[in-house]
Amino acid sequence: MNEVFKAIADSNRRKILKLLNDGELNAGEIGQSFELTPPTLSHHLSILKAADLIRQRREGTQLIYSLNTTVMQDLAAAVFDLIPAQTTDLTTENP
Amino acid sequence: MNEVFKAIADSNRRKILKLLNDGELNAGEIGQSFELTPPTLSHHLSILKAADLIRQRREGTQLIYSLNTTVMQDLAAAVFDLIPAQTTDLTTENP
DNA sequence: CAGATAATTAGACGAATGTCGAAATAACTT
DNA sequence: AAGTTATTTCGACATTCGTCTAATTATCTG
Repeated sequence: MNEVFKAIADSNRRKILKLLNDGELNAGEIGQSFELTPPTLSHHLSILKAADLIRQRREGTQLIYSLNTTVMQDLAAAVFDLIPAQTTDLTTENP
Repeated sequence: MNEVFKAIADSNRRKILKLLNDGELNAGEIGQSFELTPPTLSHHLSILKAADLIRQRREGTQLIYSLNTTVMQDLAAAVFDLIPAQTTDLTTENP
């Protein structure tokens, strides 16, 4: 889990996650939203991948990235764990 | 918000937040849960404070720390923002 | 005021991070 | 096989980070 928190500590990486919210994208498409060189983008993607926040698959010459929603949910749970119980009142029905 | 994500990237700092979940504590009390020198602890506290995740008040010779639940909730919201809508199904009634 | 206790600030240091340019890989196309 | 396109890996570099020891500040008490 520590790796996940480190991964989302960078705003570029959080932006990548948000982009993937709307569906999978290849590396080049992701890069169009940033002013970073391809190596830097690739580095960020590899950190997100190492944290298992995203998945990668190849399609011909391009690598296509998508969110790993399972780990995203684990992250949400871990964040809630940081917050006092009464405070976290998103579900209006807690016994 | 970036400062908040940086702040929770460190596991010692997340542990501090969890400790404060159960109520306010002074610096010394927090320190008892760690094997860190007082200066290091103080440093982590100052980062949490700069991110406005915790509040500090003095009582005599000791400094007492408590959670700032407002920012904790902002954090939770920001994390949800990273996650696809359907995935985040904690509240079973979303219009 | 002098001493004790609680905690911080200052300064140093190695490790980790974000970025880049250059070189390498992978897969397709001709 | 050679060229093109997509993306990564390598190596370098400045900056930030987490930690420590030493020194300082703040508050109380005899």
